[in-house]
Amino acid sequence: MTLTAEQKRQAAYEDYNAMLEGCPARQLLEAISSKWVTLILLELAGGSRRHSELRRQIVGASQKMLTSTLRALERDGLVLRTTTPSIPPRSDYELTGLGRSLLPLIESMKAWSESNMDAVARSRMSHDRQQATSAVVH
Amino acid sequence: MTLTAEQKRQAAYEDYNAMLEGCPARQLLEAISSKWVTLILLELAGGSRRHSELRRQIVGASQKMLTSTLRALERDGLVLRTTTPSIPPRSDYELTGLGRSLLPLIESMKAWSESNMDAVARSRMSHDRQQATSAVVH
DNA sequence: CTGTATCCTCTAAGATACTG
DNA sequence: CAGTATCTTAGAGGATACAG
Repeated sequence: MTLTAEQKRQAAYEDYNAMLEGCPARQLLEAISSKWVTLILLELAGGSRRHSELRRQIVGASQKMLTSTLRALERDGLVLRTTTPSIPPRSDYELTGLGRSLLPLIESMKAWSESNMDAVARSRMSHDRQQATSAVVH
Repeated sequence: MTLTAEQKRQAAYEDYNAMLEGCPARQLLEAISSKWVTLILLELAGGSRRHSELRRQIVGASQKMLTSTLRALERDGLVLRTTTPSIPPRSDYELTGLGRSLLPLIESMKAWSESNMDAVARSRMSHDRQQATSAVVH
């Protein structure tokens, strides 16, 4: 039997997805690209924080997102959670060694961004202007 | 008039979103965390590539994703696209200086991942095992 | 205070078919 | 070969209410 190129691509797709999911760099990217992780990590860089403190500092986060993001970070071993079952209850979050080892990376991303996002923004603007100029009726 | 804490949070939310969107590190993260960008960037690190070559190398990508990702990279000034309107048509893609300046960052993410994803994977497994053990009927 | 459980919306991205 | 257009779907993330 003969497969078309498109069929071959589709046949390879699931294997490839498995490979992608196994790819460590891919996993890291997925781990840190959630909307709030870097903000939480940077906040925890300053030391242990309670749930409510994080809530106050990271203004736009809904409680749901805060909790689920923290859970994910805990699961990945980047953040340690300590609960005290008092009344009212209390939870403290802090970076693990693994979590702290990620901070330099986040810092360099921040640095690259601050140096280059102007250029990116300019590129976007001129590109969008081109598009507008050359826009055509269908 | 008095606002509840929840109302205040919601009031702050849009402003905060605007701030987040203005945050350069956030923008970078969004730019590179699309499923295929790093793969494309790494492939182009080896030099100029045609559309079909990228297609062959980056096995799982649908044509649609490849095209739209490349368009986004072009818009951001990270990739340069050169089209030759011959028959059959031809498009070549290559990194710009800006795009190349991002490669070290991608490399360090790759390096961190390769050093630490084992620890993350172990943490996940033990965490998930805990969960399973302490699972309770509602 | 910390955390779940539900519901609901919106969009990223895949499948498919088509044009120059 | 390169690219566009349309349809569909799975899941991320938000709103809200409730519980220990």
